Amino acid sequence: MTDASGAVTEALPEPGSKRRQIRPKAERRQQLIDATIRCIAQHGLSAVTMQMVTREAGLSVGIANLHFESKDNLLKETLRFVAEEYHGGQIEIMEGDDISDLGKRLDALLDFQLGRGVTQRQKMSVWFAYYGEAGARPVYQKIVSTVDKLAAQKLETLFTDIIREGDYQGVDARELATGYSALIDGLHLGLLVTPRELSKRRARAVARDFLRRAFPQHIR
Amino acid sequence: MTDASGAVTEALPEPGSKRRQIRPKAERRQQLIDATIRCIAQHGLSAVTMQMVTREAGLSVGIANLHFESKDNLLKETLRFVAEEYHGGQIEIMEGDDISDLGKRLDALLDFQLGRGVTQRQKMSVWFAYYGEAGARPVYQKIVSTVDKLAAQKLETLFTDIIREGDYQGVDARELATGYSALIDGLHLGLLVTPRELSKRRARAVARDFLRRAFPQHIR
DNA sequence: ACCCAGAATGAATGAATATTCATTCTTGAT
DNA sequence: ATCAAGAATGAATATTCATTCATTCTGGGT
Repeated sequence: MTDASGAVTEALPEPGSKRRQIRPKAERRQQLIDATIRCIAQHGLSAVTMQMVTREAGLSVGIANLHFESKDNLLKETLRFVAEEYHGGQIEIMEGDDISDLGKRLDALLDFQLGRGVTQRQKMSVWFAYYGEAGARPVYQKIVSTVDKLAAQKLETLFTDIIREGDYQGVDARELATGYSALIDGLHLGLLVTPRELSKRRARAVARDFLRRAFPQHIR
Repeated sequence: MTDASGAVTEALPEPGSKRRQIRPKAERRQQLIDATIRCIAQHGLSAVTMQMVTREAGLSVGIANLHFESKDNLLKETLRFVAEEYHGGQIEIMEGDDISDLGKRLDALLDFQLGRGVTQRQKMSVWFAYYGEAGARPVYQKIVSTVDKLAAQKLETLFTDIIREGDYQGVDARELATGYSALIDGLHLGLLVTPRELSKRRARAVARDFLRRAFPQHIR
């Protein structure tokens, strides 16, 4: 860790050398969130402990309660981070004007949703771990639904534009957007739970098929 | 509980009357599984305790370890029950020959998947609670993927029949089946996490739309 | 060179929880 | 009536875990 930036470790005699490092709060917070994501992915949300997370982060147990007030809060902030990363990425693609061709923009969106970054097992695990608890925890519901709503609106706008441009008949942007979002969620689920039956490649083909059937002039 | 079948309680003096009831093993198991489902739905998988479950079932703590060997096992069996109930219902519709009209059969399937029984919050919560842990627990993955695989095959067969009957061109049954399953899963997720944005009514419309676009002659 | 704000540590604490098992109770058979 | 098989109980146990806090350490400012 500190080796790359150099000039920190004096001799590092043992791998378990305990040179205490002081870093700004924001950095530690992110470090802990990252460790939490890895722990959830590897052990499942219900098995995550503070000891586990702090060990994974290479820090002491006390620090988690220093930077987050409680375990509950750490988990909440971790969800917020993952949710915002995912939806933020989508929204950036949808409202950025760097891609003027609408078909290309759709493709970029699909790339993001089923591409490397998002479909890492780690991120998907976290995503669904929280969905699983959402039914019982209004806080989680709120975090997810807040970002979700915004992304849904942007998607609907994009679809509306595409429908106008292609002059597609008998298609409702709102309904289609709901369907597409659900499809992507379902494919993520499939990738997580039955990776044997559903490859990433096939997931993309399925999603593309959905879009092609709706917007034949724009997709391939 | 026992009041309906009558002749069990002698006088039931207090609501907390402790008449010890002896019942066959299978019945107690189901009773505990049902209680577990309610607890998961209400408190989330990670908050479920044995005390909670046995209290919900109106039984003592020791009994859970008598009929299931451990908490782990109880949870596993609960998942198996929910998974089999869901997939069993689907398969019954798909392979039963009581509906000869294929369009009608599709409708019946959709009714089951997004109708009263399955989309009870309780069942959905349980469903996704386990999905959330599946990434970290091979046992759960196996249970789900086993029943999943069978249902997927039946669906593909049904789609193949429909494609042949309607002489639809350029449609791949396998890909479409994957997409439809994912769509249904995604809609369930939406119903659970953002019930405000997605009504059951709209979920059904979206799913129906997907089918209509694929099989216009069979659906409406 | 010195200081100190606040970052970091980890042993200690207390609460929660799964599991055990000695004991009690119920029921159907004899 | 009596009995045995086994179903049910719940207090006790041992473990695990979140949280606390007295203490130690670090590095930038003076």
